[in-house]
Amino acid sequence: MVNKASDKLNMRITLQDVADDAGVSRSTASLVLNNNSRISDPTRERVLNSVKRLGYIYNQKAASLRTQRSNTIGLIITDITNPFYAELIHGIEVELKRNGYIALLGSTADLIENQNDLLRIMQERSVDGIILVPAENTTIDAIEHLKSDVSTVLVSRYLQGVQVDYVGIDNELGARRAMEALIDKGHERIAFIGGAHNSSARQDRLMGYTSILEKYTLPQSEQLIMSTPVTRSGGFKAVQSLLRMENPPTAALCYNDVVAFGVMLGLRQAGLEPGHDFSVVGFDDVEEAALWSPSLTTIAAEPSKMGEEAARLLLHRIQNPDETERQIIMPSTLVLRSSVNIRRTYI
Amino acid sequence: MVNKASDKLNMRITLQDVADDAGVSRSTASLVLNNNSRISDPTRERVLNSVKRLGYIYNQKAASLRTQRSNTIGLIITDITNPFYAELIHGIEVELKRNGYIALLGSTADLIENQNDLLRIMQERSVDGIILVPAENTTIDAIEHLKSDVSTVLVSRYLQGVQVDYVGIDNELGARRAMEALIDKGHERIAFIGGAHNSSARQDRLMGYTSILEKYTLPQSEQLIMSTPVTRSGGFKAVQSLLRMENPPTAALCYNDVVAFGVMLGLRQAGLEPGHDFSVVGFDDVEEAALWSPSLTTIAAEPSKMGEEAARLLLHRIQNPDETERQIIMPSTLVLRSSVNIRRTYI
DNA sequence: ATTATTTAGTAAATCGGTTTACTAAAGAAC
DNA sequence: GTTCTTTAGTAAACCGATTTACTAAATAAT
Repeated sequence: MVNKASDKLNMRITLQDVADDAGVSRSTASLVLNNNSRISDPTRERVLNSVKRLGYIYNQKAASLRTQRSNTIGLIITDITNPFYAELIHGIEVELKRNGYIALLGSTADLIENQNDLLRIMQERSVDGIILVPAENTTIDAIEHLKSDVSTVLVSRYLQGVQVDYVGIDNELGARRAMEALIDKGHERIAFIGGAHNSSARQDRLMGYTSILEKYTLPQSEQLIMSTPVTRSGGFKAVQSLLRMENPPTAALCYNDVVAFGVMLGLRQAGLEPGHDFSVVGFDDVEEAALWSPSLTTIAAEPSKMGEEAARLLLHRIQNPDETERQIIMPSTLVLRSSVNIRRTYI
Repeated sequence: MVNKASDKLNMRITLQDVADDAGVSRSTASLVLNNNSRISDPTRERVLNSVKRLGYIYNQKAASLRTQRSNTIGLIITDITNPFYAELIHGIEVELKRNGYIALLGSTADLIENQNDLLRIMQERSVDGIILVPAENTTIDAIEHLKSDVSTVLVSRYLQGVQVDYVGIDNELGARRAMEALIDKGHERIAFIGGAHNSSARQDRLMGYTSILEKYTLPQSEQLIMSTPVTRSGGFKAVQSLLRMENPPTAALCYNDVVAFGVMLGLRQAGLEPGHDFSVVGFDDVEEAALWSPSLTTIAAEPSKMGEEAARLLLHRIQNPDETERQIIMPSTLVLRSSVNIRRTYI
């Protein structure tokens, strides 16, 4: 008597078993599964019956060894507990499912070593394509090299100087809109809080921030620009240190919603009421943003739609490897809620 | 000149190429990669050099066709945008990574058809094991059948009457603790809000709810027990309908945190202040729970730890197919925060 | 010096599908 | 009635690794 483990292995019904059962050759059985018109209806019927009767499970691995396609893609993000990415993944999944694909998932924690590991692991598993939110310090070379090996789509963060498919929003425009809203309410000392140093998303948002300050000749200062981990506690600590300045800001544009949530908590901890004493704007409009109290003013990125778009783009790329790369920039609209209000003096 | 697509395929370096380059047989090259001691150090060196020089990428698929192991597992949850699952996935990923595994991800939206599709897709890709949050209406038979094909661990929801590995919390005890806390503050009419009808987690929580009502001989009513989608808007609508009762409750035990967030929003929409006019308790203690205003009283499930535990259990099961199944019940502790307060009359 | 054992490496079968080139039989064309 | 097509199906090579059984050379044992 063999053990349970090998039971499981030995039990697996192969296409040969199906063919034998149906009284045809393995080739015929394979052609049936692939809906090849060369097989007559009665034979087809017989094979399909055997498939059902024996409980045959298709072996995608064996097939893809030959066909060089796995109907599996790799999905690499930085942090799944960030709701922006959770919603992004959801959108990607929906679109993949429509097309019979499924994703291998990995998070990098924004560390390049993890990203390299994941890229290797996924390529070893012959994914047909990769959707990547590039970790901080990802090099142009790395992306060039990657996309020469496997179809690749970047999401949310871009790398200047590479021709590669990309889906994102207009970060600079979004930031400008957010800033105009704050200035409209009378704010003049406005901080920029959060984000990993070298991400394109942050740089673009920062550029929008700066350009509006210049446009209105408002005070600029290195001290008003803070780089933090992209977490609630990152925002929490940053705003508290800002409040200790001699001449603190009255409003903040945050790198994203998660950081903004942290900022609002930090304000309250410091005895200030967000939206009343201090205005806050986020970025992304994750589901939760509308639900906070005060509800968060933010730039809507529609992460779920972005995901669908990215998946669509990748599947298209897999089908058409030779087309020129496309950059899809989705609109970044301001959603004005109660975390932004008329400036008051609180000191 | 071939096109780019076939370039990508033709370019892939095989172990044979490596062997040729190193002047050894394919078998030797393979043995080197698997750290077999039969190969001498100089030869090993030569092979590894060729691997690096040619940029060889191991073909896990070809290997696993032979070895019957893929170092890949399937991970099926109901909804990734629920932070409980996002944190659970994070924990799973961490533990998998430690052991050189990676996960195929799929969400069911709690629909059995989706679950069946995903299970098939994952088995076709020969995952070594599956971590499953069973969708509503999953049958005992389905699980029995599944675990006879592939190592399986259930998380968060259990199915009565199947011997299968499981990681979860003590839902009934947690619910009892939550109820005691509410009663301690003087609440007598307490609702139970949310959750899919047939999930074991809900039934156990409900049992704890009922048993405490009985213990204190407090009013029980079908109308106080509501089943909703596990979403914010599910909780939002449910509490509003409860408030329209002639004799509405003054507190609610919610199926989980996400539903509780919806309930708090619904209260505010109805002009009531959660924690002040109406007490709310959640379940899970997702990161966000501490950050709400009012902060949410909840039963801590430590989703990330649960994930690690589940992954550990699955990997153990894969190694030891014949051991008896284990059920890991993690402690469910009450985290008392400001959403629970002394009962007031608000009508 | 001869035999036994160990060491280092290889040839070939194998995993489970796909796909190309081929064939036998039936039908159409003349 | 012969030849030409078409139809329906099959044999066998192939994808890229692993692994077993084998061999030649080197070393140890007697």
